[in-house]
Amino acid sequence: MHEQLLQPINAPTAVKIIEAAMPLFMKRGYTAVSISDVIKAAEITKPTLYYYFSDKEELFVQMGLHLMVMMGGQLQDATQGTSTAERLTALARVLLAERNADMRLMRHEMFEHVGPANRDLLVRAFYTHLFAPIEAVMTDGLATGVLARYPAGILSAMFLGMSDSFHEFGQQARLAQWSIGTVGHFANPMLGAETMVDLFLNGVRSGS
Amino acid sequence: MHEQLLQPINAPTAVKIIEAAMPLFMKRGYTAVSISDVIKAAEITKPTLYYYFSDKEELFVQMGLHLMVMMGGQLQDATQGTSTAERLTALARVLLAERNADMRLMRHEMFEHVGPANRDLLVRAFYTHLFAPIEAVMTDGLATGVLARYPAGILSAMFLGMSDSFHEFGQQARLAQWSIGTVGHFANPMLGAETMVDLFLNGVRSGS
DNA sequence: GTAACTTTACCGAACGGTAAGAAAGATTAT
DNA sequence: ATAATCTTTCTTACCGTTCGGTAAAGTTAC
Repeated sequence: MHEQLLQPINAPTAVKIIEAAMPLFMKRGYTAVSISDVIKAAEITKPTLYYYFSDKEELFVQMGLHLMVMMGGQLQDATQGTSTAERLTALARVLLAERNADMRLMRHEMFEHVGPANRDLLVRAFYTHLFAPIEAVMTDGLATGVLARYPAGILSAMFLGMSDSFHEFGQQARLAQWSIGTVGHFANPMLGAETMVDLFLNGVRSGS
Repeated sequence: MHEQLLQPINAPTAVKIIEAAMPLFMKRGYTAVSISDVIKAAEITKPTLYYYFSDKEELFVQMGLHLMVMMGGQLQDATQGTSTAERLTALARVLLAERNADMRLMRHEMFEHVGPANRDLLVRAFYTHLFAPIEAVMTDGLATGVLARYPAGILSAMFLGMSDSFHEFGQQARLAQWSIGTVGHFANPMLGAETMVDLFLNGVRSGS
């Protein structure tokens, strides 16, 4: 049971379960998704799920690890650009991609509904796969003099946080609901990766 | 039942229930909090809760309205500053206050677990009490030439989003868990209201 | 045969919600 | 003044359903 946690899932049925569970957990959260929902989506039966995962929490943790490794690979690719601004834009594009999950919700759920041991696993994965690539770009940006004023760790946290916000406000489905005030009037492109990097680098003060 | 939705809660027991439910819902989310949890925290019994609220969703909605009116009052006060930067810092201080809720989670839960009619109520309250005061400061900042480059609605959404990020990363309890990489090394003050406004206005590019 | 995998059928506990009525103070009738 | 009535507020006891999880018996592939 426990050593299974540390090695990758290879059984095709287990992968099928994880990939069926991912959009559910990421949209509705941990408790709102029942095991029944997952087995319906994965088109299996309950004991099959419990053959591969010891309980609901382990399924969630494995799903989280799967997700972070996936996104981590994309982030790694995004650091290949030549300039810092280019790399940041590529990173932002990955973080804002529609199919990529809301990492803010993931962080909340893993701190709220996952036990200490598994939480530690997820936190480490978050750092290794998501945070570290971003931090590397920031460190390089500071070294080459493009960035300044804050240490790489803080810059990375800010960048990730901003991407969470842009990710949320950029979802059309939700923007449609938002159409009471001014927020509803703007279109998607203004909340894209370029805008985010622009805000990150230059701020919004007049004349910058 | 329905007209009760639009008028304020005045019965002391109902207020007690709402105030007991607020920290629970805001920490664990809608589905993870059971009615039993709420009645234990409020020190009442279940039918008493159902005497004041028709179902779990209405309790959540009333709690959300209560929360937004509270925070809205504080935001309104924060717009009294003289300069735009001062007003923004005061707004940020309200949004980052520890006792104030994670509005990001609130938004997620109200879109995910609340029916259309009640969702509309909450969205309107969000706009009226939280968004509008911020937008007013942005509009003024644009008019006086302090801000530029984006319309007030987008600036407000960006500002709110940034505050969500700072709010999350600024929570000590969670930062303690975060201590694997560089993120764990920085202390609270660097994620305060002043830093947030600095990033918002000036960005992080070298020489700004 | 046997090992890996998947099924039908079921469990106790917790869930959201309710029926029926007791306790309490205010209002009214005598 | 006091007994009876009424409305508001809150309780004990319970409902059907869904929850996460399991025992045990197939089914399939080597």
